[in-house]
Amino acid sequence: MYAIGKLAQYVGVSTDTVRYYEKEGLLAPTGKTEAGYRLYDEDAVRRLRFIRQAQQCGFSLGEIGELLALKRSDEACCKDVRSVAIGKKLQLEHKIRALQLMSHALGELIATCNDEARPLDACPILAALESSVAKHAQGGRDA
Amino acid sequence: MYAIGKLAQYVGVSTDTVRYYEKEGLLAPTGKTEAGYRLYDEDAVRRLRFIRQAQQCGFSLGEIGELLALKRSDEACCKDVRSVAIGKKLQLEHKIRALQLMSHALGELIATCNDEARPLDACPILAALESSVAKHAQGGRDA
DNA sequence: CTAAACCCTGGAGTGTGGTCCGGAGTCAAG
DNA sequence: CTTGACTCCGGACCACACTCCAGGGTTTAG
Repeated sequence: MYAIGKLAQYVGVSTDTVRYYEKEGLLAPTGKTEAGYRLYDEDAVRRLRFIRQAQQCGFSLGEIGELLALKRSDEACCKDVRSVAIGKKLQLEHKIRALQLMSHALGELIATCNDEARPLDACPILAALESSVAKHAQGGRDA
Repeated sequence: MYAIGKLAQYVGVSTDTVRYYEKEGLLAPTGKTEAGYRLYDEDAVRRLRFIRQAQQCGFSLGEIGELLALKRSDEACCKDVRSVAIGKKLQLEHKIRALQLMSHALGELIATCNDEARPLDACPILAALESSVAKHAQGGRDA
């Protein structure tokens, strides 16, 4: 059984973060000492690692909570986890496309601006941003 | 000269948003009536449109402020605008790569999970998230 | 003259994922 | 016994881009 500091150090997060996850219902301590110190076992270590890994895969803490709930549920099966993962992948791909559109729009703007010494009044980038270029990027504001 | 409501309606934002941009130093009204009503001209319309377009290209309001400052500056030239745009494009590409890594990691997880009827204890996705798959996604947490 | 529609200000609240802080209790070593 | 490291709790604060609200004043149409 580790105290919170050891757990945090072990996984590479701060103790504040661990307590924050607890507050969010993601990671309850295994037990407590008489003095009220949180105690964690190996299971908690794995759980905390799970949370961090899932974050790396783009899941929000809320989504991770759902995943964790699925894990605890008896009715859920692998298929459910799989479909959450697939949904998340689609979301990521959507976001990627939106960013690619932005990047592309910016690329076009940059390409039109070939004369670097041109004064600002004639800057095609600024001009384009004032009217309505970047039509591609419509609706590209997050998911 | 339009009142704030007309300006907002014209560009498709809320009056609150216009006032917010003003507070952030992005868009000052052209004048005010005696009663203190904000008044805007065509220039303000273009400026507001600029702000929205730049947002569509992935610029934050802070960055848009810099762009606008550049626009007002006498020393700046087109080259400066261009280099801001290029910097932003690089940022976007960086973010895109990070998301692609997440998506790819998730894709691998999904691929390993081919038996949909498998019980949860044996779910390879959950198992992977507990240990250390998704190595690709290291450092992929935003820019 | 009145009611609707518009405008003003200042401040609080939203969501996300934490970080930082103060004041106090606890624990181990010397 | 003291010191230092650790822990507790509750609450404030960060960025970001708004959004909503209360409680007023103004303008305009009927």
